[in-house]
Amino acid sequence: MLTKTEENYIKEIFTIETITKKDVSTNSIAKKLDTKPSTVTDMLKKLATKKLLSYQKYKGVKLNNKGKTIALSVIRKHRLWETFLVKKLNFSWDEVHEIAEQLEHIKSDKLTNRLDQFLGFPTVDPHGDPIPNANGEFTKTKTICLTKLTINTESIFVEVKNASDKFLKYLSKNNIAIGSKIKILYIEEFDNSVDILVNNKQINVSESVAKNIYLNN
Amino acid sequence: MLTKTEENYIKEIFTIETITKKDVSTNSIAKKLDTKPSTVTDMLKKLATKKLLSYQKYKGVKLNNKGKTIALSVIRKHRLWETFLVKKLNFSWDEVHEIAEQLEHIKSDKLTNRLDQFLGFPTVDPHGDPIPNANGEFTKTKTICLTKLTINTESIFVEVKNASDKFLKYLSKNNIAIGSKIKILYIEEFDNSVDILVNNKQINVSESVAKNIYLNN
DNA sequence: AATTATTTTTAGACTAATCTAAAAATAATT
DNA sequence: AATTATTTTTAGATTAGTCTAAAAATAATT
Repeated sequence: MLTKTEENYIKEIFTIETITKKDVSTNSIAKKLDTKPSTVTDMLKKLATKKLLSYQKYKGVKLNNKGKTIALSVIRKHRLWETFLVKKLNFSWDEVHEIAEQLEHIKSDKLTNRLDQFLGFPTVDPHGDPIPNANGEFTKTKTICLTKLTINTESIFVEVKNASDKFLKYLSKNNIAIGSKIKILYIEEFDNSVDILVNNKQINVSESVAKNIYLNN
Repeated sequence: MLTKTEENYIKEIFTIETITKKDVSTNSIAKKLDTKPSTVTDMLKKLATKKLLSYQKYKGVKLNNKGKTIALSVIRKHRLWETFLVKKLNFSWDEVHEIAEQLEHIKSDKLTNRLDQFLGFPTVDPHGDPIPNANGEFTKTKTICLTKLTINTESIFVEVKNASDKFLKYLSKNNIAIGSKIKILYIEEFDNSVDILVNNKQINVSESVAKNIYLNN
């Protein structure tokens, strides 16, 4: 049985590994978990003896299958609870993370699976992140380009096609982030620019911007 | 901010205090929490310095108002989560305790109060125990033991005194649940066992069972 | 390639929660 | 009241998770 702390390390390593696709460094973990590298080293040794990851001095770590399974289970719980908080208890999607950080460590497979069922087996959480199923698999979510969305529908921004600095800067300047709920209002026939509602504010984005925004389908 | 362990001590002290109405002894706490008296002594000193209870060497402890408030908050969360598990996730009432032991330590007043609302502000949990409201008050309902009920009267089963796994299993095996209408038919003078009518079926329950069944008065 | 900078590990220490074993205080019983 | 039994506390250790400071390894830069 893993402690809460051990689960947090495993989860964080999984997340970093998924993004960087390289062995995970001690420092990167320390930064994310807001702890000291020496503390991380100690924990990595412990997790290695528990056979959840492979660790080589000075070379970083890599989760093995057992480690990945645990990471996915914690992530699954986190995202199911976030969904519960938003869908059933009417929390807004920006205030659920901290609570889900606590709830993700509740140990009961039966609870997790009943919650999943109660929520109707959702495949994405309120931020648009995929929810692994009971076997740790996510169903590849089909995404749709903003330019293809039906007028007046609302969806969650889940993916950027062009992740250039300039584009991401444009998005943050306009308060659009992965996870943002976007409602499409109107497509201007003259220049194919799009009127959207995001954070209760209406803005107009050009066709080249719209082409890079993908939403849940 | 209290740790999970500290909360468990406070909750247990509150429970013992409520039953015995005396200062709570080191040994009684140790037995309930399945730990050693020496460990309890250490914790009592700590909780005393945190001003949650008054502690006198060899004399036992007594919660102060701050301690009681914390105990009631934990109990409130425990009973709300049990209610959620039974009412919304279709758990049976004999399998919710362990999960609620974990959930009761989740820290978010907003979550607790939203959950309360989501459940329709219940006043009793699935075992018939009263749920303190957001201010730590419960609406005390008067109940009467099955052994004290007048022959041939009918009442609703609202509370169990002993919520042990074995007892709850016995009840569900015999189709007796919180909310069941029970009519008392006869008290056997020889062994004080009781003939009751429940779900239109007559059964006989032993004195020790009857003593743990409480009904509306 | 040598030097400098950065990253990672080691060594030693601290807090929370626990234990065992022994000592001290209190309660019960001759 | 003296003795015995029980309860409680103290003293000293242990494990998990953390820290600081110094040493060692690796990476970057002259």
